[in-house]
Amino acid sequence: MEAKNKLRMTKQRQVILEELRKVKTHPTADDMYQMLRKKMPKISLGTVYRNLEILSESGIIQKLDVGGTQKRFDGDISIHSHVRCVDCGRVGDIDVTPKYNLEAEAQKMTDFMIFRHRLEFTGLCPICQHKKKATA
Amino acid sequence: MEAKNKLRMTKQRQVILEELRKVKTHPTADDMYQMLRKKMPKISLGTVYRNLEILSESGIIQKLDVGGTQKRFDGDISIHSHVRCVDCGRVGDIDVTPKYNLEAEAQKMTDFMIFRHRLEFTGLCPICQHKKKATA
DNA sequence: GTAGGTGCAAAAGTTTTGCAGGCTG
DNA sequence: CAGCCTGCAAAACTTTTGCACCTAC
Repeated sequence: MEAKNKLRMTKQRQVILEELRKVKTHPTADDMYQMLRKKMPKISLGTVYRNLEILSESGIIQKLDVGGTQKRFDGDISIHSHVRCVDCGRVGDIDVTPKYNLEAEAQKMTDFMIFRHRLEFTGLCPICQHKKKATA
Repeated sequence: MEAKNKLRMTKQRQVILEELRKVKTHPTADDMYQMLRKKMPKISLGTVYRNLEILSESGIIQKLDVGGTQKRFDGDISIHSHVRCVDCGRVGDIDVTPKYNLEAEAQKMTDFMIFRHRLEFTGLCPICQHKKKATA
């Protein structure tokens, strides 16, 4: 009666996972849906949502809460941070990891039991930097 | 033709700001609506949303993207981090600030132009720790 | 007086879910 | 062949918006 890893590998789930691992754009569920329809026209948005949820709950992929109105997903589950472009919402990876134990630090300051941290940056992506310069 | 600080201080806006500054619970827009209705029964949810948006854009309050399905708001705009309870969604404050310049560190790793960072923790709030212990 | 704000309600956008049939293990 | 999964569509939820009236400055 524990979390059962009964993950059945359906065609859909496989394609979703493959596609997510292939891209580095941190797509939203709908982005994924649009991408996937090209190779599997009958896939449904509901299935995409369901699988992204299940896969992230199983720790196979990562669900991101990086601001904006939609959740995003990341096929790379290594420890890394993200930057979000304040203009266009594009999300990039950043390989900074704090050089000391932030959790321990935080634990001293609260009566919550700290599990982990999440570090995110906001900025301007190369493309929007360009646009800004052109407009200025 | 710049951002014009034409903030008119209506009764509603005043009450919203007051109430948000009074609580330390990082309420959602709907939480606020429920709280506010007690002292201003005719206030509308739309007004609450509109004002929280305007106030946070003006930098008077803070909009939080701390996970979960709804945005939360914080009347405290000092630099601080948040913890979110993975069980109940409750959000607490944490006064850790990294001891070196994370933005500079991150800037080396990306072609985004970095503006700022956001550090968030996940954990278990005191109440849910208790519940867990009781159930175990 | 006027521009910005409000309440109300409808609309828009995102995510979840019920159901009947289908496919994996 | 049992039970998980899918497609479809409806529903649920969160947030935004149009409009006519109102009010702070």
